Parts: sequence; C-alpha cells; structure tokens
Amino acid sequence: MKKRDQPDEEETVLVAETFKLLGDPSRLRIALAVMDVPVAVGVIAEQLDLSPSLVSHHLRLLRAARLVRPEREGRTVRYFIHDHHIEHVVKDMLDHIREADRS
Amino acid sequence: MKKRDQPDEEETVLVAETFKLLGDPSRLRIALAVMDVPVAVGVIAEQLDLSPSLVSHHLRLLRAARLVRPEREGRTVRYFIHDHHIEHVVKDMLDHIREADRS
DNA sequence: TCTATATATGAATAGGTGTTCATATATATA
DNA sequence: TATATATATGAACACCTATTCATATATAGA
Repeated sequence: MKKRDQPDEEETVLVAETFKLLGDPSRLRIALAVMDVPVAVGVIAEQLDLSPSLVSHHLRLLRAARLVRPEREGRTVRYFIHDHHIEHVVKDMLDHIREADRS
Repeated sequence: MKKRDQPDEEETVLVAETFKLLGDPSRLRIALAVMDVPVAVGVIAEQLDLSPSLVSHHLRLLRAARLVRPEREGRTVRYFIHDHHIEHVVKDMLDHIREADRS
C-alpha cells in the first residue's frame, strides 16, 4: 500500500473498530450467515446456536458499522451484508489463513 | 460469498483471531507502517510514538499470525508485511469505511 | 571480557467486552 | 383490546487484553 493511500488517524481508528467487530467469532459467523441472502434474527440464532438476544446485540454493532443492513417484513427483521467490500475483506483474510507457509 | 467458499469452524476461528489482531489501533498502525518497506522495531516505535516494548509485544502477535515477517541485520530486526492478502484486506476495509452511505 | 544498543519477554493491572438475564418494544391476529 | 411472537435493549458480571515496568537476551564494538 502506497503512502498516499494510507489512512489518516481518524480513518485508522475506524478501520480498526470495524476489524474488531469481525474479530469476534460469533459476530463473524453472523456476518457469514447473512452473506448470500437476508436472514431473520431468529433464524440466525437457530443456525448458529446463539440466543436471539445475543444475536440482536451483535447485529446492532454490525449495523452501526454498516456491515449489515436490516429489512423488516411484519414482525421479522432480516439482515443481509451491507456491501461487497465486506465480502472481499473476509475472502482475502480467508485466503491468507489458508495459505501454507511459503517463507 | 457462496456457501462452498465459506470457512469451516476451525477456519472461522482463525479468521476471527486474525481480524482481532488488526482490530487494535496500535497493531493496525504497526501493520500499516511496515507495508511498503521493512522497518526496525525502534523506528516503528518512534514513528508511532509507542514504547519499543509495546511494539515488540504487538509484533510478536502479528508475527505469530503471519501478518508480518522479521529480518535481522546485526542488532536491528526489521519487520515487513507478510503477504499481499493483508494489503488487500486493509485496502478493502478502507474502501468500506470511505464509502458514503448509499442506502 | 565489558559496555552499549536493540529487541524480547514475564508479570501485573486497569479498562474493555461478550454473554446472560430480565424487560421492553413492535407487529400481527383474534 | 388482549395475546402471542419477533426483536431490541439495559444492567450486571466474568473474562480478556492492551499497556507499563522490570528484566532478560542478542549483537556489535572496544
């Protein structure tokens, strides 16, 4: 990354905060769960074996960072990934950890 | 991200752990500082106004996750970014937080 | 060897955070 | 209205972690 592309102080803090959100296994699983298609809170909770309360807490943080978006239909609220940057971020990181040591 | 590309349990935890490393502002700054060119521990500490001890602690974690690599020359040890995946991860995340709300 | 410099490491701690539980809000149906 | 279901939220707490400080190790030069 060239110097001119480097984030300033404010951006650095923002980027770190967003990384931190994906740094929790439960939240990362939630983000992964809504990557293809909108999924209701309760369904996420069932799929990941987490309490709806916990899922809701995490979704609030993910939503605040614009990592996911809600769409309401009646009583159910479905969340889905906010944009493709997030998909790329996760995919790149997955590539990294999958890469064997070629030192 | 298609289902077949999704990480399994073990990979998910690994990915989360690596995100967590970049989720700390100090560590993210360190990673950014060594992105273009190898930089000595003491120089990183000066540039970022952190104690050499703290930088060393963080570098140990980053090194363990293969986010950075050391190269020793005499008494000084220079660290540089391990591979390009990390650059992409950071760049994608930067693109995300720079994106204005187009909801 | 002794000294100086660069980096690394272990312990201790203050502050942060994921989770649970209880409760509240929102929507739908009767 | 009253009841049921789906989410959301606030408080409390146990656990974790970034930082500091003291100390150790490694290399270079005298």
